[in-house]
Amino acid sequence: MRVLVVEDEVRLADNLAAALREGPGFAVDCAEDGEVGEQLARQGCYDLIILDLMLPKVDGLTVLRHMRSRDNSTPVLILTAKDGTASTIELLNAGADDYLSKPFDLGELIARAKALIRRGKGASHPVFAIADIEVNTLEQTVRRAGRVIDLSPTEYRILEYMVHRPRVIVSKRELLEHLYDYNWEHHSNVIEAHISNLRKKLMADSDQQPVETLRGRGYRLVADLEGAG
Amino acid sequence: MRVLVVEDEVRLADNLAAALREGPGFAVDCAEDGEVGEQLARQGCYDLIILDLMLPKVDGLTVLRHMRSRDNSTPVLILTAKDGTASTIELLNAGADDYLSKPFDLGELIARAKALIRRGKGASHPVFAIADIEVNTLEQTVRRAGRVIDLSPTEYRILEYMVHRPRVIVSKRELLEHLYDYNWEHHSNVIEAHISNLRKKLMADSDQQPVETLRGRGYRLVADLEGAG
DNA sequence: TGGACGCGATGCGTGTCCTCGTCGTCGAAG
DNA sequence: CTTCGACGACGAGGACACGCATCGCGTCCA
Repeated sequence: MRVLVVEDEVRLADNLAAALREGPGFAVDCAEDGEVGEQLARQGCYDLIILDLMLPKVDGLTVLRHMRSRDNSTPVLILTAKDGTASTIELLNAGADDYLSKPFDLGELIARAKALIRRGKGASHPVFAIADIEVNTLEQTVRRAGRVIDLSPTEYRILEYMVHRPRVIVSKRELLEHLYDYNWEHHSNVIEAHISNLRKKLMADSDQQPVETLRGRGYRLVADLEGAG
Repeated sequence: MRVLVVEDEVRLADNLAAALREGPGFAVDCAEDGEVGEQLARQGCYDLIILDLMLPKVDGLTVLRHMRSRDNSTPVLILTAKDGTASTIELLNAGADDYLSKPFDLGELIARAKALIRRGKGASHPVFAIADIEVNTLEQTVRRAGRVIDLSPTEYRILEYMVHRPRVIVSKRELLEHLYDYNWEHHSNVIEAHISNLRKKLMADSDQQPVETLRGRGYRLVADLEGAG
């Protein structure tokens, strides 16, 4: 999952970014003012935007309104100052999905971030099940036919992303965009390699391969596995 | 857990209810005035009541007093307006368990709500047990397989925090956040060091390590230890 | 004044990830 | 149907970052 943090207090932004990378394993980009934030947001490759209200150049509320007027429906979590000049109602009317006033609990933020991403993808439950595969996004565990499967962080992130988009073909490009932040320059077969490893682990004691390749288009999780193989 | 929200600002009540459902996964009922609130509260099926002071028909303080006079000991968290007409002392005397003045931090509310519920569940639940580890938060003692384990304050706090979040990956940052008031810039392996010591003590006369490392993500208490190691 | 505790630094071991190279396979065109 | 080109799979290896154990020092309290 890829997250944009728009926050001018560098210190806070860095901590936040680090926490989001470390815990849930998101790819995080940062913007220090509303202008840059808006530009980045416009790319539409984010699964969540965390937006401070008090920003240089363009304030958060304006950024949010602009986004919504351009039909950008990326979930937005607002960070408000303690003395909250903007009312809750104003925020929600502007199209905010959630808000948190500073100082906030990082764990709380992460929980909400995950919830918003889930909601944004049209899911409400933190446990996803496709065929006999079960992904628990709270525990970050994966089970196949009940057995726990141990995945590396990257493998897990790939699977988690795909599980959010059932029945949809996910291109390598899309995976790259959502798994890595914009500092990423290398172009290679990273995804293929990880998919390969992921497949191996998912096949450990099953006989059906749930990750389907669609040549030139991408990958897809197959929802309907044959009962008897 | 079932929570009653008595609040006449519908918008706020809805947000609150949504947050309580989404985050900690509570079942939430709402009442828009003191009268309905009191009726619902009387059913006694709630683990927590969140009560606004300024209410139509019957004000919050009265509702609270009525409840307590009927020996309803459900934990009550009071929401006070910023200009606070009611004093803290008055609230607590009336039997409030906690209070929060508007506008409040939703995360803060949730944290307090959880704490109240824990406390309300009361005397029976200050003891957490995961696998063969038992943490008594009242006595601040830790037992493993019945044997008391002597931990330093920091070690205890780490374990206590983790025990509150079973099966979930707790990142080092999260631990830092909760053990200290603020994060520091410089790289420090405090947590790693304490975890190391904690592990040693937990392993004193067992052979299973309950603290699991998830590289790059954090630590986790394993709930399922192998019976025979 | 001594001991316990917590913090910071260092060296080592290891898991994870990326890259490269080769082989296999799919698809389109003749 | 055959052939050719491009894409993808997958194994091996190296670089790197991460986590762990340990030690010494400062501090606080008994």
